[in-house]
Amino acid sequence: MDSSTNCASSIKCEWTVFQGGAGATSPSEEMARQLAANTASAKWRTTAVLQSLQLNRETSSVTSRDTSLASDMEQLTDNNRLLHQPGYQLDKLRETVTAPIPNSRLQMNNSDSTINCKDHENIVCPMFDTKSNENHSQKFMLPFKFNTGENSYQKNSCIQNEVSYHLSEDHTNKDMGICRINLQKENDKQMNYILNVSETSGPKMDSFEDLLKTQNQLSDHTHKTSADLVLQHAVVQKPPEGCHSGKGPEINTNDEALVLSCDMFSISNESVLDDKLQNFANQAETTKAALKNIVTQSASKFMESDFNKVESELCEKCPSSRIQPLVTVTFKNKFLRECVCPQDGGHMKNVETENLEMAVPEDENRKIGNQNTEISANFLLHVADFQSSAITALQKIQFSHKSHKTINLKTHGLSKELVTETLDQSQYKEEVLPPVGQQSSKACPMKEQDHRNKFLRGRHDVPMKRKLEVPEMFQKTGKTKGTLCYNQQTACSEVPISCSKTQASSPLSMKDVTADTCASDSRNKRKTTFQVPFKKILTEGKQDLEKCEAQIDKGEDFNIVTLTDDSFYDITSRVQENGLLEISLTILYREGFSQLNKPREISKFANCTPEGLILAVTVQPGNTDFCYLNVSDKHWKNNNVPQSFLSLLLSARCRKICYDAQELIIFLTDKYGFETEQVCLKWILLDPKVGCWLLDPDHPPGQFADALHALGVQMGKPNASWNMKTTACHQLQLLSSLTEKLYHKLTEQGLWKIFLDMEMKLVPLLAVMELRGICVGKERLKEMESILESQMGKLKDAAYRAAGKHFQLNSVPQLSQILYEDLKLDQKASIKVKATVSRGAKSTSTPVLKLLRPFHPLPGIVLEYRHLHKLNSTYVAGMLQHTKGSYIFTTWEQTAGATGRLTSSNPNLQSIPRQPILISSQTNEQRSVLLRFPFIPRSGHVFLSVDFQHIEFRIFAHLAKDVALCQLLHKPGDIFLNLAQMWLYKKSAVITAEDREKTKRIVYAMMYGAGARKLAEILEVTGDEACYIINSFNS
DNA sequence: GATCTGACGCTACGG
DNA sequence: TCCGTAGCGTCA
Repeated sequence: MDSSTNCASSIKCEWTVFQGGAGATSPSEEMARQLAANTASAKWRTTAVLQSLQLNRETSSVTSRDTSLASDMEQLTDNNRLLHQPGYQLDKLRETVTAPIPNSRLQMNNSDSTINCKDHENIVCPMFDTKSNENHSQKFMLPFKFNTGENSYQKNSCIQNEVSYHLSEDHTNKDMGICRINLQKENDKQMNYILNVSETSGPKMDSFEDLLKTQNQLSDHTHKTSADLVLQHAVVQKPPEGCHSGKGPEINTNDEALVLSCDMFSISNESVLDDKLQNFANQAETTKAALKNIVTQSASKFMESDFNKVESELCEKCPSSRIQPLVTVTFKNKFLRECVCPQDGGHMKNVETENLEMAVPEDENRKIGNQNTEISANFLLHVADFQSSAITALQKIQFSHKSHKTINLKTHGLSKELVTETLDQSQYKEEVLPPVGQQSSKACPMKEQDHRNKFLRGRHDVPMKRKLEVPEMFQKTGKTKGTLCYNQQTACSEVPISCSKTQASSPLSMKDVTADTCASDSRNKRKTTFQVPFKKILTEGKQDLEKCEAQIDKGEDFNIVTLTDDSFYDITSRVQENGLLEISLTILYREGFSQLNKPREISKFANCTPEGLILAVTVQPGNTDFCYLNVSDKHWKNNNVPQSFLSLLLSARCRKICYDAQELIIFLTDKYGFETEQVCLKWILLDPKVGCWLLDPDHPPGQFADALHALGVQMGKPNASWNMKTTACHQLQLLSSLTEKLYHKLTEQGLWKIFLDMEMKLVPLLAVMELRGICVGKERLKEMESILESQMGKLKDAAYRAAGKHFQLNSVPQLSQILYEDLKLDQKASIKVKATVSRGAKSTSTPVLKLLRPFHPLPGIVLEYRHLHKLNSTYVAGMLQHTKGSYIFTTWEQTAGATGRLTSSNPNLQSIPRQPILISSQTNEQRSVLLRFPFIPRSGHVFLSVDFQHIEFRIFAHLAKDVALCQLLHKPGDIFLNLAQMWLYKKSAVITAEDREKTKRIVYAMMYGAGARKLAEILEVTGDEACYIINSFNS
């Protein structure tokens, strides 16, 4: 690439300025608004982004860039080659997927603006004529860059293009830069072209397509090879009253802060910047430093070791997968909305007026991780998600395969054998690591329980208790009976109960089941293990089962010891002497039932009051103590006794069984204030509810009886004379049998390790997360509510005017009557409106209303009203209803999703819209409402968002062994962005979120065999176009 | 007539 | 033949 050294240099500064302040108005905003207004479909609103190339004649820096330049050029030509493969009739595809370009372009041109580029010449830029498929000279006229697309417009309600603000003096008073670029072949060297930038007097545009194409190519190149500088303004506001205020380091205290995206501040030293630009750069550096400070000091608790662990596990399971770690940083009450893929430069995009966000590249991420020790609950969830998603995706495919309904095996080159085989291979390979005695005490960060806000659900109003470690308690009472026995292999530092004795006395093969369940210090790759010695079902297990059932049939009573401050020591010492084999336990409710015979009509959310616990403590096979632990504080002289006792038992290394363990853990943790670290790491219970769900996710067991039924465990006949406690004891025996059977079933299906390593570890995490809740700013919600309601009121009036009468906007039948009987819009539009599924009425769904929109204003109004109404009722007003103080406590359900996903309900926190709502006021002022804004991290914490990148797609490609797809997935960057670039002829810089979303939807729809009709509906294109897209996808 | 409930339609989210 | 979560409002 010697030739490039002739060319001037690569020092270019490309900058983009967004003006913050939703309320701010400026001439440029006015212009942008007009542009937006002029775009009928609003698909191609223009975000005023202004760029200029700043060149200099110095060549000193060129050499250092040669390598990357060469690589870039190769990449570019490679891309072009791909684009021109037969089968990708991209022009057509682009037309179908993206909207036609509206008149907004002309508006831009009419701004009669010019950038004087007299100093700009000789930029090395590999250009490729996509029309002729050759390299040759071509003339282009273009504005250097502007982002188009509805989404970019929406995301940056701050719209402006104030050239005077940041261009050098020569370039002031120009609104939009249009310049002419001549591409000439330089000598005979292929792929090197000289880009001459010269003055132009009036913009001419052959077609927008040309413009876009050139712009894409140019911006792609400049983006990669130049030092990109993006300056972004965002307003930093004080936190609203009543909201929690973080104590992180201060950033700029001005109303405005200049923010740089982390990976975009590589201003070359060699560059010659005019003073103004230099000032910006200086400010940017300052801001960068401030941000970094925040990141390293107060933000992120991302542990490198955790990341590595997750990454390695993932790689093992799914070789084609990659993790893209992203950190979203929040400061000063800002919820930073969305992660940005840092791979291809990580434009700091989606900047909201009141929200800043930053994508931290992987390297940065790890640096951060080294300095911190805590992980937030959200992060733990994400880790759990990591672990489950690969398997989940596999399971989903497996389920789909089983049900013969979603995967077209033939089409996708999958055979049953392949799927099965891959699934088998995907099982965990057991990682046997030498056990160590000490657990890490830093692995779980949730040290402080927030008792102020804890469980404001009303039924567990218990004062915080001082936490006593078990040994301390023994000392206090002087009843340290027996020697605490540590087993080197299995000892746990805080819970001095050895299972060595049990293991030694057990006749079972210890190799039957081995699993990691307690804490693991991933930093040092140390793990401890404990063993779950279930018996072989054909031998002792079966006998036990028969014995158990016989016992129940006989109605044999149990000796239930009611635990008191004194009797507590008997059981404790017995446990110490004999070790523990198994504990099963259940909550007894004041309402007269336990977790095991809870009536079906009692929902999870019913307000049952726990009265006590029934525990079955087995120290030797066939030797079980039953005890009742009263949870009423009045029952205990020393309230630390039940707490310590439970801590001892539940942290013990033995089988711990509970049906619906999440409920138990939530109750106990809330009631006794156990350390969340202890709970998360040591309270690994076996929950047959989850196990049964794992075996048959389509039919998760509701009640305990369902689980018994599902696994064919006989319930026996209930004895009318039994009281609640006796019944519970019998059922605990059943529970033990059920768990044993479950173990064998899960093992048969290769699911045991998933059950133990993944699902059971998740249980306490979810419990703790439920307890902690998430902080919300109620004032923010209320403010949003009033904005939305006011806007909905306007839309309502508009709808009445359009319809000519009052009606209920939310009523489908009423709307249907007006649309189809009064206005006869279906006839006007000459379409056959599809009927609703059950009632056969004419549909008023979004696709239909969009079809009708050109013929009458009402459908459009209804669409907008519905949108706002949905958002307000569910995410604003609905969310307000769920607030308890400043917190929202959702419910995490592990066994609800047939695909393995977690679900969140009351409220569902997994469906908070990501995109902001744009609301135009009477004064034509655009306001942006971000529904994720009200969520605020706790003091000293940040929201950390980590996610697999399109895991399902990768697994799909992996299973299908699709070479082209795998190659595409190995390319850096976001796969959907890459695909969008290919299909839409755009470069990543101009791919809007909408483009990406559409691409994603095509991909997933295609994967599951969507037909042309469905696709046409999704993409709002004609059937023929949809057919075309399908063909191009398959090719 | 008031109130409750389940079915339905629709729309957010995720993959 | 994309799937599958949750939630809201209407209607019978």
